[in-house]
Amino acid sequence: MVDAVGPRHDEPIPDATVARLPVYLRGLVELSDDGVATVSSVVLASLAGVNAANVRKDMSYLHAHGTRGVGYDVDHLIGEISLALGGGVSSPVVIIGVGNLGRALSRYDGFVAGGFPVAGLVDVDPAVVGRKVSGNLVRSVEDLDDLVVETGCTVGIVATPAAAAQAAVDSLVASGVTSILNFAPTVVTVPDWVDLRQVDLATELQILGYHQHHRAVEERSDRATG
Amino acid sequence: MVDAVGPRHDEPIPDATVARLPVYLRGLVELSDDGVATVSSVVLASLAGVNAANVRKDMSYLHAHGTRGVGYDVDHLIGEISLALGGGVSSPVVIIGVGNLGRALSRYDGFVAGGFPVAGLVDVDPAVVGRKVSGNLVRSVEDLDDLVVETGCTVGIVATPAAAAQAAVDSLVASGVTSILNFAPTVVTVPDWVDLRQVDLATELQILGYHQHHRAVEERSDRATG
DNA sequence: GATGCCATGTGAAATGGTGCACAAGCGCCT
DNA sequence: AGGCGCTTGTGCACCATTTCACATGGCATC
Repeated sequence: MVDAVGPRHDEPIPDATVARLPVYLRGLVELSDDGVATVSSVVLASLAGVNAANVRKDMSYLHAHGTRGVGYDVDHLIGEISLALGGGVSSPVVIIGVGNLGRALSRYDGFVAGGFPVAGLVDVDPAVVGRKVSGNLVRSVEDLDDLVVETGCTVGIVATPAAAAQAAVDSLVASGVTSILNFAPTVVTVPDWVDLRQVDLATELQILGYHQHHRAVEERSDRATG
Repeated sequence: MVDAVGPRHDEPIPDATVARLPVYLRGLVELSDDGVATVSSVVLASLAGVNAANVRKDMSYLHAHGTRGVGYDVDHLIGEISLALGGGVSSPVVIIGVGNLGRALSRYDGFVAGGFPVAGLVDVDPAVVGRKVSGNLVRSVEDLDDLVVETGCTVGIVATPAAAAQAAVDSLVASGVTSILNFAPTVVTVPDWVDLRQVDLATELQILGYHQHHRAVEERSDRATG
């Protein structure tokens, strides 16, 4: 009898809430560092850039209850959110593709701070295999299986060119990785037991471009009618 | 009389659609390069990883009509989507913060390919100001105004540490930039006439971590009950 | 101990997006 | 010329998410 409280896991947390949890967590850690003990939903909302009611509903999904008239206990919230986001267990990641982006990501200290230390780097190019990049030896894709097993890492980051991305993903999946973050500007497919997230830098700019263009058109139209 | 068709701009395109347009565009360009002249919504959907009905609805927002029984004209779609995404005008971008990430972004060729050439690099650190990074001279933040005016760039990319991000954003806004892509892991605020998008690398991993954790818990529970 | 203030927790409406299912339309083949 | 098969375009229902509004309840002060 490890846990007498019973099943709390079957209640699903909405994806939209999950996406906000890391943002809450950052704000809360900052508050805790500043010695703040309690926080209201209004304050936390402004820190996270969302609506206060949204914050309260999100916290209720986590069963992280506050105190009426007072607010939420900062450290308690940090604990609850950390627990939800992987149980506070640190998961090493493997980066495949050691180009500009791969190198920058391997040096990105936000990963380590977030509990995702870089377990290893992998590339297909024999010219970079064997070299050291920011303290990590670059290994061949053939060693990927070993690397994943040795380090027990379950998260892979794809930073290859678009043309190589699907092959990289397939290699990661074959090695047992179950979570993949893809930076390559292409759509890749994964088996349904693998979780995939896409980060597309050029696409983000193009979306900004749409809004900018749209604003310009609107303004011109305003000037014409006004 | 440049365009007799008249106003088509006041009909809003849903954000979800706008976010998919760059993905469609990539797939379409690839098809065009392969000499494919027409494409059905089903094929384009599989290329973009979305539902076919969704593709058709998205295209209808763009007033990019296809031919029943045949499909969509690839080159025509490319034109329409490019037009929506900023009128095909190339917008230079300025990158503020020349750390690991800023350097990698300045070399990222996907930006140029997407019509967003790097107009200049800016940093506060006197140690890097004046040096050349991937062919671009790094200039001081004080020169930001001049740089923005000279190059006519309206898009800024923030690649500073979190603590410097709000100041960087404020500088960009003061210089007249109206679209900002923020890579710093912190919430920043902008005036309402500025469009902001957030790309948070550590957060993406944490979201993956949640799903992984959740999967593990579920599995353990399955084993217990089954 | 009662009272007033304040912030939580939540029902319910509004919003935004997705996907099915089918009618309408176009081109090809006979 | 007519029919058939294929694909578009869209009404509608469903689902997820956001937001408002308010009842509920704890804490401090008198």
